[in-house]
Amino acid sequence: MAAEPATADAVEDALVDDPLLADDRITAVGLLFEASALVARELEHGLVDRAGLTSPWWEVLIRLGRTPGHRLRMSELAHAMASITPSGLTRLVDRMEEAGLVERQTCAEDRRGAFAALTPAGQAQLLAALPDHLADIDRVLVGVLSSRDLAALERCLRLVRDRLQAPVGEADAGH
Amino acid sequence: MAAEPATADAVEDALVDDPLLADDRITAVGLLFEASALVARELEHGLVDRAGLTSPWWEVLIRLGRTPGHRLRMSELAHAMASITPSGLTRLVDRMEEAGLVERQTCAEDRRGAFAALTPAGQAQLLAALPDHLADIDRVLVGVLSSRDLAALERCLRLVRDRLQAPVGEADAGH
DNA sequence: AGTGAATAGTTGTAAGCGCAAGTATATAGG
DNA sequence: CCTATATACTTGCGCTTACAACTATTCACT
Repeated sequence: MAAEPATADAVEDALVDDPLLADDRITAVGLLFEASALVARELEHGLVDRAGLTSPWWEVLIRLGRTPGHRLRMSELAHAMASITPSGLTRLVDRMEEAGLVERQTCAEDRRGAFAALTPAGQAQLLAALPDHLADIDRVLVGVLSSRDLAALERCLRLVRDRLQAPVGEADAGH
Repeated sequence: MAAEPATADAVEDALVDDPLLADDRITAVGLLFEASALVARELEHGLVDRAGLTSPWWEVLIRLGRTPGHRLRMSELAHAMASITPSGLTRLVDRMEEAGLVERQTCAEDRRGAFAALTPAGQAQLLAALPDHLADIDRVLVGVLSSRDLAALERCLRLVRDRLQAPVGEADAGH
């Protein structure tokens, strides 16, 4: 590849005229990412300031809190959290365990596995931070839309998620 | 706060019954984050595998490519990119400059400032990666929805974004 | 039972990011 | 003109993350 920057004027014009750069699809993903990032930033600031909890910590607390028994296999938790890998989850649970919010429990049926379980302290943190967090969600997302719009948004997002989240054991042309 | 983990059974029941944990608002943000993260992961893998470009690199290329003149002030770029801070942008542009995809240009009107500008190599990378990327967007987002649903989704996301993105110089109760 | 492949989870290593503090320039007020 | 404050960007530092390689256990097949 030629590495020398030459006069760029000719190329610039070609670029501006390229119809692909104006494609609506770019706008569509851009909107999804921007809205998500802005909401995430807003909510995280609230959680950090009021409860000292970052987004990943909060997501672990919420997912365990909403699960009967308040515990999940590490692999289930890792799969459910789209924004982290198994490796990242190991250290995340390390830190949360050190902070006393969750604990690891051995799995009797599969001795390779481990559960992450909410501790009483973790449950207390979760319940303490929840009301203000819900109010924030209202302020930045739910309250911005009519209930009809919100329902439509959720339906669309669910379609997208389900397309990408559950490609396990599904139809796969060949075999 | 008592730090000793006791038998957690009593607390667990209280938690399960807490109506706040079942609140629909949690589901709503959860869907937004999951859909966004899954789409982001999918698109990033495509970009990395085919073009060696990570998401932040791609976003810089796209934003510069879609700007007349193919350059933006560092501060404008940082503000537009919801998922990075000015500090992060400095190093991101450092690396992209080292890779030859962008270059810094001094700003005549404000000598504190700097432009980030696309190089010919950056423009070439952008155009080379674009067709496959658009196809990926189709596969994971646009093609999943009817055109009516897509329009509704975009409208909702725009409402959310505009609420959070432009709180500059707007109404602010007191003064 | 016994061997090979798959799965659950963890760890070494390196890269990327944000916060807070620093430097340089611009702007406002006396 | 001169000082004080604000803005644009960068840098020191520590934390978090992903990728790839590793260990332990289970499953499939003979």
